[in-house]
Amino acid sequence: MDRGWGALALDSDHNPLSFFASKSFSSRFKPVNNNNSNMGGDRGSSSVRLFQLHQAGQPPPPPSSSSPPSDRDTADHNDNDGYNYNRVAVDEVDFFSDRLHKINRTAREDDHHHTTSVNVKKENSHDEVGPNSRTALDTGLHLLTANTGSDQSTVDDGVSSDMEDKRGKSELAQLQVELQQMNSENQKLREMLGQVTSNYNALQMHLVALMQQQQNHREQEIVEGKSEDKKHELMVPRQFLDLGPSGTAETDEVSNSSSEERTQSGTPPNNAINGKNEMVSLDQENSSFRDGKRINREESPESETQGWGPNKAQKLNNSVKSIDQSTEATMRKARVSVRARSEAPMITDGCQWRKYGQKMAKGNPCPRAYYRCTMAVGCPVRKQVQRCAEDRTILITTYEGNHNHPLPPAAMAMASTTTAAATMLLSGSMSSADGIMNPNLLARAILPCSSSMATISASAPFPTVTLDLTHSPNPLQFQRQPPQFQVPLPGQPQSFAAGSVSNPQLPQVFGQTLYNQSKFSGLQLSQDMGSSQLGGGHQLPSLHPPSQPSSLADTVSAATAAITADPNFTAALAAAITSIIGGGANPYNNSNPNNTTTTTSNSNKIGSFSGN
DNA sequence: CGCGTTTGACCCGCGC
DNA sequence: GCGCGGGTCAAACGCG
Repeated sequence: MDRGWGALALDSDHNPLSFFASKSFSSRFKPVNNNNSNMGGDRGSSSVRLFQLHQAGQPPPPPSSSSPPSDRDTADHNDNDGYNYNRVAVDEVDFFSDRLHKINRTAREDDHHHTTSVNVKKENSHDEVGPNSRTALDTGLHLLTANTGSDQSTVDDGVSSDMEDKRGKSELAQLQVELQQMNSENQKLREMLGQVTSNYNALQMHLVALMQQQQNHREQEIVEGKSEDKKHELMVPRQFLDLGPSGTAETDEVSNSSSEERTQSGTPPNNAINGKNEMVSLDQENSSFRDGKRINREESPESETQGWGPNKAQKLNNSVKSIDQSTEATMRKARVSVRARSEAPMITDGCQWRKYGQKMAKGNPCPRAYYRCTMAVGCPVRKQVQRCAEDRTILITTYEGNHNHPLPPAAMAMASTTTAAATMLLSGSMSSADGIMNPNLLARAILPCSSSMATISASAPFPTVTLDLTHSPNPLQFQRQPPQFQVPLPGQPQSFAAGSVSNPQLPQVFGQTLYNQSKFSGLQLSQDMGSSQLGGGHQLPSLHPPSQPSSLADTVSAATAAITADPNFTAALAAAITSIIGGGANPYNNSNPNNTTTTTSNSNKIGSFSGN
């Protein structure tokens, strides 16, 4: 199994969405609930919420004679944006729970006063008047203000308070009923969300499988059919890249098939006989795509010892040789560069790394460190870590390669991010007839939601996606541009290069993944500052107070919280759900082997959903 | 003693 | 062909 897609697929299990749908979904909103003191006596706001919940297609609450309808009417006009139903639902339940609590307390106090000394403490009369209205039920504070300065209560609190008490209790009962309804509705919503999530996961897996099949098919075509030169020209670069993943960058679909083949053939990837061979293998994998010369040099050992089928490797290498110089220059290893502010020498990404070199790079007084993934023997993934010359608080981590081993959940985020980014880049490049993309167009088209933090450079020595996490000092408070989560418009991909296959989907999928996981990696980064992990434990003391002690669940929860904290996310989620449920077309339309990136707008929707 | 880091040497591609 | 720069290797070193 290839790590690229595997990571993505698995990642979906840890998809923030899953957490959103499950535990963090409610936990995230607890703070909101706690804030209900702010909403305090804001009856209007609660009514608005209630209204929204019902707008979400839920049955209306039992009519409450005492609750002024004007609020709902007002709500109707004021705030029925129509998306935040899930949030509202959970919110609503929590909110009402809290209110119920207060009501119960008030009721108990009332009962107590009643049975013991109804007429004794007149100063308590204002409490007893409380249940008089729904407003009074809402908060005790409101009661105080309602009766402040009125001595009238001292006169007639006997009978009237009794009635008010009863009324209050009936209100209480009504609220309880409402709350129950809310709970059940909320439960339904959660179930629905969970179902959507699982459906999404299933779809994603299916999509991955289909892509792998296509890739395999494509490889076979290349190996078998040498007749079509023209076609070759177009496909070779693909293949070229396809090889990569096994050693090259996180090119998923491609990498997928190739590494999968290796796995299937039963030959461990490059883990050859000894360390030297292993190195050679690594070099093969990495350098195969860098230039023909290097490929030639390593060609023989590869065919001799490597798990790659000799035929395949040979033919693929032959194919590689046929690539134009220009194409070759462009089609190099994809890299994903992450810029983040960190005092730590290395960001924690969940993987284990071993430093194998350090160099002074030109133009930067800070040395560049080279790391190799050591989670599995022969894992080709490497990364370079270097501080930014202009701003040394910025740590630039460049990932390259594709893991050939299972990743710990903690590493999924970054792996998926890099995989997604590289795939996005490569697939985008591939979608162009000449294999050369306009980076700006690509960036805009692929990352409409994160163009401010992700850039793509296809003109660099290696195609590189840069995730800039430095714009927001606090990863939990990433800025978002309004249209970020919008479901891609059909016309959007037109900006791709001429003759390109407009594929809104992949970019969108990965763009979203990128976006969210960039966030996540940002969180990892801050976490890393507190918890020692890799890199020799040189991390500085945490600057982020009770920053999670490297608990994945905490990290994910934090990430989920960060993601879901944004109302736009909720809106996007609702839109995504709507689009998925509403859309009926085949989301797997990816049938053109030459255009791996071609998909339908339906898949696109799923894509945008996936990233969330 | 094992493991990870350090660091100088080496290899390679590229530009002149 | 030469020099430069990027990337990697591997012996030496340090630490637990």
